Amino acid sequence: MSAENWLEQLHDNGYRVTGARRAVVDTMYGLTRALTPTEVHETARKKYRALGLVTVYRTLEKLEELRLIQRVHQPMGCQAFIPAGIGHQHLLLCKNCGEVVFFEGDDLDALTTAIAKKTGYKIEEHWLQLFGLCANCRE
Amino acid sequence: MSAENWLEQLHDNGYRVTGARRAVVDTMYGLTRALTPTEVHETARKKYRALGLVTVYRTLEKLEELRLIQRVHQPMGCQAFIPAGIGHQHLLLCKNCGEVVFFEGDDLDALTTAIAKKTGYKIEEHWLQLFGLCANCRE
DNA sequence: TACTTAATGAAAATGTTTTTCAATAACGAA
DNA sequence: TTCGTTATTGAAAAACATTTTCATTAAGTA
Ligand SMILES: [Mn+2]
Ligand SMILES: [Mn+2]
Ligand SMILES: [Zn+2]
Ligand SMILES: [Zn+2]
Repeated sequence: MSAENWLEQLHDNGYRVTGARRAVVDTMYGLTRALTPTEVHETARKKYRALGLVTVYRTLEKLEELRLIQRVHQPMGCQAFIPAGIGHQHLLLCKNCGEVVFFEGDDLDALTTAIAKKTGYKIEEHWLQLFGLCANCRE
Repeated sequence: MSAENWLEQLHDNGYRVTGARRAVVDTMYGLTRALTPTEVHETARKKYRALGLVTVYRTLEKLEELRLIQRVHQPMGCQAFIPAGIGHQHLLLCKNCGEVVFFEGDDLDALTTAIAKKTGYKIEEHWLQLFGLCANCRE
């Protein structure tokens, strides 16, 4: 997996590989901290000066559609994106520096079964997110 | 607990009880489905015609500050509000009709301990949200 | 190389939230 | 009850965020 592979995936899905898209992909690939569209624009413009914010929105949209990136929900806002986890994973975020770590292995079956029985709902999905301080930030 | 009690809490915290705030409180109190500021405005205006959207924003801000309402995060957007749960609770949402149910009793201690050890994070909070279909909406 | 057309950036449009401000009304003090 | 202070209000403007429009450009293919 590499930034080049993301571009291939764009290409394989009928999208053209342009300078603008390269800059956005290079910016997003490998990120461990979520960036908003504006932040992506600021960063990617260092690599491709003419880049328009509109193109950032359009490219993020396509990367999300291909499940290469995903939106991150936080108390402060829900517009930021990071590279997507593979399969069913959840996020752990550092409240101080914003670093994002994926984890898996949660087992919520017992819980969802119990809640389903109690409420009469058919439970289909869950969102689980942990917040804390990373090793660096917990002084 | 009643809408009147919410108004008392506003008053007890130094805020004045006005017609506009009554309309917003009456709209929010007892809701089982999250409403956006615009939806609150539309609904509350039936009770208080002159109500401005700005006042809705300002009142929701205060109700959130007093922890009488809380923001609901959903795939489609994160601007809607419902009456807040009491203490540590989580949400179960119907994907079809939007009905919201609180639940508690999740025990994530084993999980958070394991993740903390693995990642080196000090975990302080968690968000857990379930999505599904309510008894009415599952055909 | 040439052609087709997806992709682009600028500008305008749309939508949402915040700020400003003069008028109003809540409410404690008298 | 009346009065005075001042928090609250709605309208309008401003600030932001996102989407649409459109003429121009350039990616990919033949
Ligand atoms: Mn899970
Ligand atoms: Mn919990
Ligand atoms: Zn950190
Ligand atoms: Zn339902």
